[in-house]
Amino acid sequence: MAADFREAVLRVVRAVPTGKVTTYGEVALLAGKPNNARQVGTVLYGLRDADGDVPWQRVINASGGISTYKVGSGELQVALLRSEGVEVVNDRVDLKRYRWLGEVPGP
DNA sequence: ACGTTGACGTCAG
DNA sequence: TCTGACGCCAACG
Repeated sequence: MAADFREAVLRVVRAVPTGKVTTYGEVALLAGKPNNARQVGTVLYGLRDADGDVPWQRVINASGGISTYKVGSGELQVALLRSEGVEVVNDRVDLKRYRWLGEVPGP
């Protein structure tokens, strides 16, 4: 199989429902590589318009914080999350409440 | 080939 | 709660 990690990541992120969020670590886990949370970020960093159906804004770090401030799209991410009903207080999301416990989407 | 970088995570202080 | 150190591993120059 192509087993392309990138494809696996995109597939998982696309499965995150509106109004919910998940973490890089969770995505990495569901994508089959538990210790590649960092690479999840690398993949999402390279998203283009062609991948416009990927809700990357629903992916945050394990602390519920916005990691995208480092690449300049933090404000955008916060705006997108709020627009779909996710509360963002002090650049932080309450994981207890919005965390999505994902299931691996079948083929 | 190789050292550096980094949309991360966990642990110690 | 916050900071710094360390581990991880693919991408980059």
